[in-house]
Amino acid sequence: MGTTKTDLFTKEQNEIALMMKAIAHPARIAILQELLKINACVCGDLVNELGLAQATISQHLKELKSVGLIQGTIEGTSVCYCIDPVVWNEYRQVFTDFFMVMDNTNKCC
Amino acid sequence: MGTTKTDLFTKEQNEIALMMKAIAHPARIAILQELLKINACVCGDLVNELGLAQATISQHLKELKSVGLIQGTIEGTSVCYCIDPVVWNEYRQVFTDFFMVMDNTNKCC
DNA sequence: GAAATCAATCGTAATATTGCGATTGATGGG
DNA sequence: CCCATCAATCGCAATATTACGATTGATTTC
Repeated sequence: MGTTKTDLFTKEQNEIALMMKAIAHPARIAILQELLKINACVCGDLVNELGLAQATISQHLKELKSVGLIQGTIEGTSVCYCIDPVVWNEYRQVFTDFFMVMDNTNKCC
Repeated sequence: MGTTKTDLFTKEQNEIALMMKAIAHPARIAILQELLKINACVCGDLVNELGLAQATISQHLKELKSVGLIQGTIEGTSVCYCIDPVVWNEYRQVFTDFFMVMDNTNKCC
């Protein structure tokens, strides 16, 4: 118990869920927005910006990196993070498709 | 510990996170897709369709209802669930805005 | 009214997530 | 080489999520 029963659902359903989950945290949204704004970032800046501990932010960055949304390259002592535009656009497409299905005229109850 | 520190983030960031979280589960995605497809549904059908226990599906329906994405009206012994098109379109707009910010030409690292 | 049916709720167990202090590993400057 | 700095990782605690059996409450049917 306690684990999501992924075998009951389609590959697409599981993938969309994972994509949503990757972004479904205010800290990760803040990180993404920050990266979008200044178009490049080192982790230290994010620690100062967000107010969370360094270990916590590093963990959120790891999650975003694991789904490919961001990438980090070592830049001297610090690490430069930025959004991967290809993956970002894939996400946009998937989300757009998901919400586009709606035929909003019919409302049965 | 263990709790998300919502006070560190903007109202918008927390709201987007909650919206994503509401959908970030394959069962809830399956429910939404099913509701979109047949445009109306009773809970029993979903139990047969998804393979999860009745209590579990009822719980997922409750979560979707709590964010306003679906609404249920009592129809005899069963309950008729359907998507609220207004909230659905709000979600679409928020998600579209979130992903639209990208200026995908620049990639720093 | 009794039995049947459907969905919500309760209680509980298992697992996942969030957050942080402390440590580690790598790099640059002196 | 030694020290400072930055980010990743480890280990832990607190909380949240997921799932289900059992029960409850409402409604329909007989």
